[in-house]
Amino acid sequence: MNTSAMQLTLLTIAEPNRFNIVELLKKGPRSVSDIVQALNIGQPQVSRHLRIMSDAGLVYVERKAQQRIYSLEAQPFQELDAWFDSFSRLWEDRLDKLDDLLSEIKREEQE
Amino acid sequence: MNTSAMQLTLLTIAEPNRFNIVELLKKGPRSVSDIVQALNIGQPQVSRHLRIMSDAGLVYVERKAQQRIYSLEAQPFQELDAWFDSFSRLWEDRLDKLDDLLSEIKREEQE
DNA sequence: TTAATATATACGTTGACATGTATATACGTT
DNA sequence: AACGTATATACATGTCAACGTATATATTAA
Repeated sequence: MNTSAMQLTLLTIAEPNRFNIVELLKKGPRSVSDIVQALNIGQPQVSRHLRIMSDAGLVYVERKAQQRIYSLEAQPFQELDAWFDSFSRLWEDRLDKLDDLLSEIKREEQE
Repeated sequence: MNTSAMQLTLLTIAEPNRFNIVELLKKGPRSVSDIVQALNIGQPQVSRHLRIMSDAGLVYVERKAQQRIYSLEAQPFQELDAWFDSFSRLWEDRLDKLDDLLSEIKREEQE
């Protein structure tokens, strides 16, 4: 599990505007001006955020005349998805412990 | 889906030291001095990071004499887990499109 | 070539946050 | 009570990153 790549992804999408860009791009590819319109931030800021996301490997670009169409890269999100899956032990273990506790109580009642 | 809560969680665990604290606490509860030893940062810094994580609802504390034992809260990680699951469409759709493409090619070959 | 549209970059300013040092608080032991 | 250990907080400092404004680059159209 490549934690430093995940940290970069986390750091990148933790910024509120970029988080919103991710939410938007999840619905499908969008041009810069699409994003400017959808979220309420200036064009240079959007370009800058997209640059940062691109550097982090979270998006890729396609040219269409003067427009740049941005899409989400799947891999980094898959990685984080897998990482968060590994947390499931956190709550499953608790349920197991609860089960153990309940069994123990039952046993005590029967004695 | 509570995006503002998720953003807070992301922002909190994106910081490298706190990310490492999460990785450590995933293995089980730890005292402050445990964490100080495991990661290589000063005690006040660890306390401060734990304070921030606590404010964000990511950890809870139990007292044991002078020690404070920190554990991960399950819920915020469950939320992010669910959110990242929603990205699966991202790559599944692509596979679907690939399937479509392959079917089309086959059809063309048969004509 | 000139103009128009779409996007990217440069730069100065500002605010937020992480760090280190010092100190306060909490709890236990003698 | 006095001391030691464990943890939390206060404060000054430095760094980084986001923002706004201005401008550069790219692409198409006239």
